Amino acid sequence: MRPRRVLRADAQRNEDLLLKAAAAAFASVGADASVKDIAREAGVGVGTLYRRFPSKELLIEAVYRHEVERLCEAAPRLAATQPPVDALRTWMENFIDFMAAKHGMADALRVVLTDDGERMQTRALLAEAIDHLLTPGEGQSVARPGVNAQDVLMALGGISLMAADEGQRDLATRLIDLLLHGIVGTGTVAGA
Amino acid sequence: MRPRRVLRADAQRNEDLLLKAAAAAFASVGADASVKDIAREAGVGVGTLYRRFPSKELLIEAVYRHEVERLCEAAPRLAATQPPVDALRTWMENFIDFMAAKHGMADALRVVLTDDGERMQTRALLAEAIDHLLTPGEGQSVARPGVNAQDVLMALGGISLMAADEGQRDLATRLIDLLLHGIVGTGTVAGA
DNA sequence: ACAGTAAGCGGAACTGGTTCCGTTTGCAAG
DNA sequence: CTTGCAAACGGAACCAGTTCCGCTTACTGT
Repeated sequence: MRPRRVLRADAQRNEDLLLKAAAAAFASVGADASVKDIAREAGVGVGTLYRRFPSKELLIEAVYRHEVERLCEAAPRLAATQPPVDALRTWMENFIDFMAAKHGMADALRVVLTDDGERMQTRALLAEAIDHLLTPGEGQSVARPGVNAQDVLMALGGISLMAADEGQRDLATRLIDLLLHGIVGTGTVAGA
Repeated sequence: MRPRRVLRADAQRNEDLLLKAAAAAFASVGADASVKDIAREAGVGVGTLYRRFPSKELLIEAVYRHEVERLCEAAPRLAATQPPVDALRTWMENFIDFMAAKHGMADALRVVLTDDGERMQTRALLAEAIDHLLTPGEGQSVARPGVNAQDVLMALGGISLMAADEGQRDLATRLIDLLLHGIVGTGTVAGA
């Protein structure tokens, strides 16, 4: 446990303003919204924005962290409701749909998954969710030996980079199917 | 067949100069080499560069097209030399190594694979190479039914976006293995 | 040779992300 | 309340890619 960061009052207020402004901007304009506009809308200089969020991708990540968390929380529920492989497929499809809905989110994800810095919480969260789906029961695993959640997450990240855009839902579905077969290995996948 | 483009003499000369300058720049500085420097080195304005190569990614693609072609030509040879699955794995690993060697090449590939424009030749070439590896014999296929070369290419593109950087060779290997299992489906993959 | 013209050219200007640094300010210790 | 100072701020400056447009030039038909 290293010392939890304590923000100065004004800093905290500005962070909130920035997140609100960014959320609004992304919702209306999409991820093309310029960093300068967001800062202006929040009544803050760009420098302030960058002190808090070292890159645009990390700002995007912060804005959508809640929704990603919700997505992750849904994993155990799915695992309890559906047969293991179906649960996994459903979750991955939800994930891709989410990435597709938020433009530019895929690039943010790449940073989060690639970066070795502080932002590993989100990555860990996602990996944990996937792990739940891979091993629904005690010691039971849907996955072939040697397949771990981190790698599946990376593969999913790759898919969202290639296929999380408007007219590519069907491609995404096929790539997820491919990945799914790669995970389980046996013939027990059952078509979509 | 629409009229083959015929470049004016000076335009052709400039294109050659640009490709040479770009190749030199990428080789020495990496893909971070600035477009302006390349143009200056070629003795040409940026406007000229952009008339020929509508984006930096497409310039990168053009510079490395030869090498990609060579990579694709190697596919039938591999298919003849090794057992089908090994050939496929080897080729994919060569591909990823290539992408990792040329910094910024992965992003260029994303454009090539995603774009619906003129630059489909390279994509078609790659898909064809993969197709050779997927179906080495007459009517015989390494792949499960429903798995096509285009999709495999996309998946490979995703992998290179996530794992074609310096210290990720092992991740790349694991992701390729995952993909490979997804392609063949049965247990006949045999570890790396 | 000459003129007309589409193709091509150059580089200033624009855009958007990121960095830098002189100034301001919240806060804690005296 | 004052003072000290690290934390935080703002926005000008910077740097890359990309666009725009007035000027130039290689080709074609006469």
